[in-house]
Amino acid sequence: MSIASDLIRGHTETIILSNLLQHDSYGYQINKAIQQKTSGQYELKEATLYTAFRRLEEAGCITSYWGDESSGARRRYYAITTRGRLTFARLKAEWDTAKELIDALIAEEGESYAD
Amino acid sequence: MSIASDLIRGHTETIILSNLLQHDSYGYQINKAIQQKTSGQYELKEATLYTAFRRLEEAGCITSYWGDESSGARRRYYAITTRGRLTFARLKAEWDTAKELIDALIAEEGESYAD
DNA sequence: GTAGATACATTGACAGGCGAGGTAGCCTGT
DNA sequence: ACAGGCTACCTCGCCTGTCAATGTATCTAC
Repeated sequence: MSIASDLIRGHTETIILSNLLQHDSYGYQINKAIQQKTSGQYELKEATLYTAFRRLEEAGCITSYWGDESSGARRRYYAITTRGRLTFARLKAEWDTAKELIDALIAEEGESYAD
Repeated sequence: MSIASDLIRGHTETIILSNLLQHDSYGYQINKAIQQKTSGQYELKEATLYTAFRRLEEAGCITSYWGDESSGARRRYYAITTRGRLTFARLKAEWDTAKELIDALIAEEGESYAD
């Protein structure tokens, strides 16, 4: 893996919610989408993915239902709720804040020697 | 606290190393510097700070020595090692990568409907 | 003399990530 | 017929980093 999991920790739920904004989806597909979006640089581990689904459903951010596949493996689809959308907006805003804070905290000083 | 600790998780060591790049420092001062840099929006919890020092020292990224304060509380100073500087560079690069990945993963789609 | 700041340290609990393992149906090649 | 691989889901138990609580000691101010 090219990226440490502690750097992603706390973003798992945001990433999942993000993937459900446009349309319902299911675990396997969401993970494939993540791999595509990152050009294979990142993927969620299955255990991580499914425990996150549990948390999100418990929190009322998503609901789930079984797809009616006539063939192939069964799929549990997830749909984002209104609460989920609000949560996503909040998490995204927190991310923007965190990003700035961290950048400020690990910036190498001495770059502002004007004056 | 205005920012979830899971979002910072994994950055603690990077932040500490960053604070040692210019000059030696000690726990209390580093934490004050963090508060200043983030305008009070963030601070490390003491337990987190000191366990991070242990990890970093064990890993050979920093060394420590007692200051010779003639008055006031004793201070344990930390100095960054060469290995520490290399580690910092690596962590910073990882952060830049992670930042882009996460941005790509939680970006709201549908913004590119040109064509 | 006590309240608050400086400064360091440890313990035990908690939560999220994940390796390892399991279930089950479908498809392809031999 | 069946082995191997893909799709697709799920759970147990460990590991690691964070943190509340608690403790130590010194100095300053009232």
